[in-house]
Amino acid sequence: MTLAETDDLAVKIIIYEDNADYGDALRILFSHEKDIELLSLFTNCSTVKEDIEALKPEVILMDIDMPGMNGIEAVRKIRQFNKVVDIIMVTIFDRDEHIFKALQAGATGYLLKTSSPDKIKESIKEVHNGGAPMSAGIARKVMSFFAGTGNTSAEADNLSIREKEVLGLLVKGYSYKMIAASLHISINTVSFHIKKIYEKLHVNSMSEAVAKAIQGNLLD
Amino acid sequence: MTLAETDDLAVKIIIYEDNADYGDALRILFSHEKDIELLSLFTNCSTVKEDIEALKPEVILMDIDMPGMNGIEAVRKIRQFNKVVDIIMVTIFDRDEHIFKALQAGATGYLLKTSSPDKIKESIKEVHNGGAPMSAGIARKVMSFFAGTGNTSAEADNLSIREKEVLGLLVKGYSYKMIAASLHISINTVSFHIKKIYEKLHVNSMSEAVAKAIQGNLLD
DNA sequence: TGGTCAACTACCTAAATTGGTAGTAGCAGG
DNA sequence: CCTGCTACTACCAATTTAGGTAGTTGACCA
Repeated sequence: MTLAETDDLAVKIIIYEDNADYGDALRILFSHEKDIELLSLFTNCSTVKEDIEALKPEVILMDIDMPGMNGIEAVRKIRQFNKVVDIIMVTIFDRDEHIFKALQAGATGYLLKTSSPDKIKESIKEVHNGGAPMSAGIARKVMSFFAGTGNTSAEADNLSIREKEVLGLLVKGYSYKMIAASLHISINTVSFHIKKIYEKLHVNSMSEAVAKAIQGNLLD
Repeated sequence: MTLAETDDLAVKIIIYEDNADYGDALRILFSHEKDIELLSLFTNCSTVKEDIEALKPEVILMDIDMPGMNGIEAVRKIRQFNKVVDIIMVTIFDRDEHIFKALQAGATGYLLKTSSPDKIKESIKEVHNGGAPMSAGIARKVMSFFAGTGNTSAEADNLSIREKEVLGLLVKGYSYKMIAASLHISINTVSFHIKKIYEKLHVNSMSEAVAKAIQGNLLD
């Protein structure tokens, strides 16, 4: 009974990993771990949908660099039919491009293959517990992404209340006429506000102003 | 000599925390930790610049909810003159708004006050080691931010090569005339391409198209 | 091989945007 | 109390954009 009980409590995982050596290492690692049950290990992603629907894993370890469908595409595909299974990316690269694409695709965690066996086991439990395990350097990159996202230009500060209001409507695709109606002012007045906005943002067309407003987080 | 040596190796930190009880708890926590040296604990942020320049801490624990200048504003102020010191936010709230504002301001980590003493000590070492410690739920929120950032609309896929090219120039603020010159085609042709783009994106003005292109990550 | 379709090219007119000009109200400093 | 400054309102002429129409080319398929 004790065995059955631990099986019930164990986190059920599957692995996608084309490298035989690393795959074997993981297999051995989890064979000694009563809290984690490795349901299956696949060397390619051609049957992800069938695999997941048949085995119903709670956590997936996904290698990024695989022949055929790579790990990021696989995540994208999985998310089309399953939003809840936790997916931890495992890779030898910490290239920014990979990281952000994987996260955008819907990955829940991101580990480097240099991670210790303990870190991997701990990460599986952590992700299953509502966390988002990341290797230290990865986490730092993710955080750095946010720094600088905010409005630093100080250009927004110079915009008056009314101007910010108008800019907000421009970004929403309103025309002069629609803005005039929305704010109960003449279209000529709208024109003037927009002119001042262009001056302050150093642009001279609606599209430039909109691009700058969005990219520079000029609105709240 | 042993004592001096550990002092050299210890991570030097300062704390901003207005709650006396929690502050005392931290003070006691670190007094028993040889790897961490608490240089000072402040109950408000009015003198952050002076504090940091005088004490030269390696890590700062910053409470978010403080009277006067709050923790997020304090981080923003610190980053104006110091880009390297690691700052870990500590708060009782896990409100999304706080999290993202703190990260944008330049925080390096984000812990909840419910974190165990061990987690706090570990986090200080982790951040000092190039990581970005976060409470589990926080990390998950940060990750979730990215999911959905990517282009899911599939609208971009329908754009032809030429149309993406034109849209890219629109986003850069080019006028029809400039695009025509840039692509060596007639302005009428540019007009046609843009018309098709509007159709495919379901918009009917330049600003809407630009907004959608940027917000929906339609370009690479 | 003829038909269909998507992509790219181009012109034209009506409507919208840009940039110049100007008046009024409110507020801070001398 | 007046001056200067900023925000907000408004009009008009010149330019630009939006939407309608159409010809050419190349790819795919029956």
